[in-house]
Amino acid sequence: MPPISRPRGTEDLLPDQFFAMRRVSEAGLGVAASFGYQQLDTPIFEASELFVRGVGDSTDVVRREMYTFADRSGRSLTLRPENTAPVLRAFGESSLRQLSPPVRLSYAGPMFRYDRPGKGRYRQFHQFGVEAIGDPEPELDAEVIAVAWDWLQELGLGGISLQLNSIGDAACRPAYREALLEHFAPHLATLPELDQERLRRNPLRILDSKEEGSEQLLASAPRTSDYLCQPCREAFERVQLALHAYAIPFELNPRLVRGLDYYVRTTFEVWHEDLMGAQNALFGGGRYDGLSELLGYPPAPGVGFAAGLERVVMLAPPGPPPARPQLVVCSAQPVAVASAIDASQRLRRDGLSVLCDVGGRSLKGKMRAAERSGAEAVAILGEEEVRERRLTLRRLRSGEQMAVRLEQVYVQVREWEQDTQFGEGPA
RNA sequence: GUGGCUAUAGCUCAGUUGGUUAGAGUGCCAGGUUGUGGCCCUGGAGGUCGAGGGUUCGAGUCCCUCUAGCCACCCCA
Repeated sequence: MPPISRPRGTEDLLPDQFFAMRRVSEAGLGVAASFGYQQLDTPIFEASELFVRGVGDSTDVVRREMYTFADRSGRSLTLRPENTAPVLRAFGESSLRQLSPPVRLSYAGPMFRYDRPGKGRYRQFHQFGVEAIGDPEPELDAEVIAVAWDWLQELGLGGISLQLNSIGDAACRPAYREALLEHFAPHLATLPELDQERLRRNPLRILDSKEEGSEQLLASAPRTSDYLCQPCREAFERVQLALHAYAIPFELNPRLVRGLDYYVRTTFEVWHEDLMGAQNALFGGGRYDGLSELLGYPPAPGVGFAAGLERVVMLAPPGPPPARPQLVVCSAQPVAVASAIDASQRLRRDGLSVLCDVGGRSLKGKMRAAERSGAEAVAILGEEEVRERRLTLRRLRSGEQMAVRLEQVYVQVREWEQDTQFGEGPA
């Protein structure tokens, strides 16, 4: 019988990876908190309709990437492919709506998309994101970007560029859409199959086409910036002014469009140079002023972003290693097992992290393991120590060793630890 | 969803035109000190060669199918 392995496109986060992932997401949530964003959590699955209406049924996400299933009562449910629609739904049906806008929210958790897996691309992946809801002010767009930017700075992630665009709103986008169609209409037959399909389904998407046959026409195509209505134009100006105030560099990218239907006005992505070939974004976001109504709730303009944690972890400089036990307690003979366990428990209550090794293997083997555990010290308990009510305490990095009573262990280990942290090295 | 590349020990990889019991480094366990790690020496465990089928006297090696990963496309985080 073949062994059961994990589903395609999923990942087991082994301790080191788990630690790295948690560090990155907690850094994000911490930065968000420093901007006044509060964390919330929404269900992993939602009514399928939430995404069909919120994300848009012409998008790839909804058309072919959703994990949709019927539960036992026949309701159609979907594993969330993104979290903006769920957060807005939660906002709409809760008391959050009563708070003074904007309501600043953050989240981190798993998302699901049935896509072909690859590097930095999973069927279950994790996003960290924020949403600022209830306020149309463009300065908020810049604030959201600043949260993301500061987070990446804190992680020390270089080689990134912020791509910024405005795709207009309900007032001006239809005209732009028409202009685009008109521009391509005479040459429709000569366009690559894929681009014809784009024009039919979602004309704006042709802007990020990489098909060779469309290069020329794209270069001369009308630009979003030339079709923005006055309010959109002014809003976009203010976003840029605010970004300058935050001292965040950006590139205007009139061909930046996004794959989810709910975006209006400001859209942005952050690209990393190592991902450019694949056009893979580290994170993306924008403004979604009409989304709340689409879901059946009162108007609630908003702006937010979502970042792929796996990608950030992959590209960020490695962080510190996971915490190690401070002390390893070893039994040297079977008669000392009970004493070793008892000593370990007492020391844990004192506040030390203690790895207790009372296994049957040799003391030599335990010492080797202790060394590799990264612990500061080892306490050995054998027949002799039990008789004399003492422990043999050995500092691993120096080899110094002493016989101490249990009450002295905590202070001694802490002292060595301080010395390791601050007293060593070229001061 | 389309095309291409890959799959050998826990990890990184050798394996010569198909030819005996499939190797190295590292990691793991043990011995070299009746109770002491790191360096060194020695030994050991660990692989149905991704899975299934086929060709052949004989397949890790050739062919097919499947699965998974990677790359490009698509798309997004």
